[in-house]
Amino acid sequence: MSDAPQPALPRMTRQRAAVLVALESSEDFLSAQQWHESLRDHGSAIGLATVYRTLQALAETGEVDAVRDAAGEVLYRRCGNRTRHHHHLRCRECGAAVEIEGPGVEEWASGIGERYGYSHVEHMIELTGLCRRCTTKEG
Amino acid sequence: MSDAPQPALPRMTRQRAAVLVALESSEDFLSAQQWHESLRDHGSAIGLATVYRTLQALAETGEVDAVRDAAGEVLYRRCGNRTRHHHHLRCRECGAAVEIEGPGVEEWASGIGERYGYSHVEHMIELTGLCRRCTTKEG
DNA sequence: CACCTTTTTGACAATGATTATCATTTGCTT
DNA sequence: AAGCAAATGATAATCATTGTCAAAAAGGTG
Repeated sequence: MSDAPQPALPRMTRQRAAVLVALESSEDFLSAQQWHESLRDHGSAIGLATVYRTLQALAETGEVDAVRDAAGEVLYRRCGNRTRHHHHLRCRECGAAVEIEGPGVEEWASGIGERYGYSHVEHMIELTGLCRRCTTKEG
Repeated sequence: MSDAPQPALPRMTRQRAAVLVALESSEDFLSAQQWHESLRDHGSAIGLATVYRTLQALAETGEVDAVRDAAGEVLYRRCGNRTRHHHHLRCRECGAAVEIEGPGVEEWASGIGERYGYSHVEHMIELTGLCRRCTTKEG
């Protein structure tokens, strides 16, 4: 019931701040390893484990969205819409993504649950494709 | 465009036959390792790698459906509907699942693609919950 | 500021599902 | 029956992710 902003990370550290900044700098879905590489490339000294932990913590508070790509790796990006449940249309090539809301889809999903006698139904919907830029490049 | 039944596995072996039989014996989504264990328990001598390869091959021909659970592991079960694209409502507890078709959902998904200029759009929709039996047991 | 307690960090080891190797075995075809 | 390509399986390798734990840093407090 609480929709007050999540307590965020208990302590703010140089590393966490760096991750937050990095997240603001890109609209793309990247893996923990890619974020780590990006941070290092930009001069931030930060351990891989810390990147993993920070992204996971942020995912739990809803500050970042986490999805899984076809290979099973988890990808993260800052969440632009913390107030409502939403999904993504993500580019398989470059990770660029847009957030989408599916009013009807939510209802459809929950309706299915009842129809088959399932409780505590959750749904996972992800759309992938090639963004305009990548469509042009690759054909 | 070909919707003739897929060529199946090139060569039928004792191991592949065993996997096929096992798949027919259960409605649940199980991991490759679980299928392997089940096969061993029922007296089939079969290597783990073979189970992995066979399930993957069957998934490519569409004979089995493959989904990923919350932990990222791949689960398989025989496909009951090879003719149409469909999704699943799966029990997080026991793996029991029902196939569902979402006429409107398919259209919704492809429509979103166009709206944002994405090409080659694919969608992945999975519903999970607790089946009637597990709801009763666990509360 | 100096101190104290708790959290965080990071280098490294460990985990675990999946995949690759490759010598041996087996299905099929002639 | 012979030959060959495909399949098998024991095992090693991969690789994203998680666990470990001593050292470092954050945020009160007086």
